[in-house]
Amino acid sequence: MSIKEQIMTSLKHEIRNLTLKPGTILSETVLSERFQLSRTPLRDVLKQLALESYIDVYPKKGNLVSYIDLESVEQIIYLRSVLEKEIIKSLAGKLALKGTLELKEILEKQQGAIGREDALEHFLTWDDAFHQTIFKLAGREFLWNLIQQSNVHYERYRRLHMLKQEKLEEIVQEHRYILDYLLNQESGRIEELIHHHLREDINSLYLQENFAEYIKG
Amino acid sequence: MSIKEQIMTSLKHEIRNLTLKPGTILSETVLSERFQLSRTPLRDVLKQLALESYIDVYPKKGNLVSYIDLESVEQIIYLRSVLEKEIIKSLAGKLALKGTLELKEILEKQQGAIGREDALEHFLTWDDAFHQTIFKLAGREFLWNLIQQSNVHYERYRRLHMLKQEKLEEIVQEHRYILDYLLNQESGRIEELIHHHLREDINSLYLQENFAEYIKG
DNA sequence: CTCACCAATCTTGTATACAAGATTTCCTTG
DNA sequence: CAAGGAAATCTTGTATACAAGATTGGTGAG
Repeated sequence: MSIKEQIMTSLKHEIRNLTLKPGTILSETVLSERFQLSRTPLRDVLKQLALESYIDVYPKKGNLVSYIDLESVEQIIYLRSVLEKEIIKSLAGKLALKGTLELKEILEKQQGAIGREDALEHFLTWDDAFHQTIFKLAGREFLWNLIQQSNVHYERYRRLHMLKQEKLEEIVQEHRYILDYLLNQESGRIEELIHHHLREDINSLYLQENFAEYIKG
Repeated sequence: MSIKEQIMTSLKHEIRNLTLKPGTILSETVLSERFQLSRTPLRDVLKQLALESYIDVYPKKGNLVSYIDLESVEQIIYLRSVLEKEIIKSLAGKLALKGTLELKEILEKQQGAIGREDALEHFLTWDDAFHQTIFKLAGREFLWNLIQQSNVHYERYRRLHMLKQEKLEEIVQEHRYILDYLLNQESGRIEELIHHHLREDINSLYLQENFAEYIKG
């Protein structure tokens, strides 16, 4: 992994987990001193961050970590909701043993993450793993990766929403329902389930009230 | 529009319409002479083209116009198929007069493009306009733009497939069916229709046999 | 004190020299 | 003649000086 990729991974991670708060200035010269690298390669990194809307570039003024765009969040949730509904239905009853075991193991690890220190970080990793594995098993990992390129806003939204522990239990339980459906096609309510699972309470005022300074105006 | 944006638009256009054939070398120095601009801003343009997979960058070797990736084509078609099916169903029977007129006008212009000189170019523009308008009317233009950022491969595939005139008539006819459904919800076969409309004959050997030199190996 | 204006100092944008790796060419050697 | 290797010449990658716009601070006039 090249030094540029390391820097990009590092910055992306810090922006996604809100260590770098929306509005933070990412000056090229400051970064070049921090990473002991000239401005040119750093500009490459910033260009990519801008294209994936991690940052907003204001020419001759500066680069700011982007504010969370709730419109983008809603659109991505809709996209995932429609797509995963279809993918899960197409996969139902056709799961091979290997895939089943893979999903069960992820579920256990996700459950195990709850309550431990640094819980949210691990929980979210396994949450992504669950959904990504479903895409993979359906031969649609390409689309998973496509969505990942545009999910900074969703990712940060999700983090702020999952600060309560009871939410985490609910999410794991919904994952269990999805796996059940994949194995037995029992639940007739799979569409509503997936809809609810991804949509969460996007329309609540929770974010606007508690994290207004992170939200795009 | 800045000079950089002009260059990028121009290069994107030439790659999409196959004026710049897959495998063509895009050297920074050659481009900098062609556009009378230094390498630095041109590298910005090439970086973006690379991120949208218009080109492949081989470090210290060169930049090549990417070969058509049929895997990417299939995945994008699946994505659009699933998404547009849902969007069209959600819009059926709820179309306002303004939207109806907009779609009808696009249909006429698309029909009118057939047979005239430079037909394919105009036809495809109105083809995109039809689908984009449907996304827009459903409040999902964000997702249309998202897909557009990853559709170089699909765009070129589509061009090679639409070289026959009878194909064009068929496409317009399918658009008429879609509009009918939006107005009357008559056809019960809307899902298969959209599926067929977008999928075309992706599994045919037409491309592999006639344009093997454009296809990713 | 307040407001206006100018200069100093930020920011990113551009041009260019140089570094380093890959390729090609051509000369040497067997 | 053929094959190997070194050097010239491509390529992109990096560092840095300079350009140009934006902001900020201070200073002087009213």
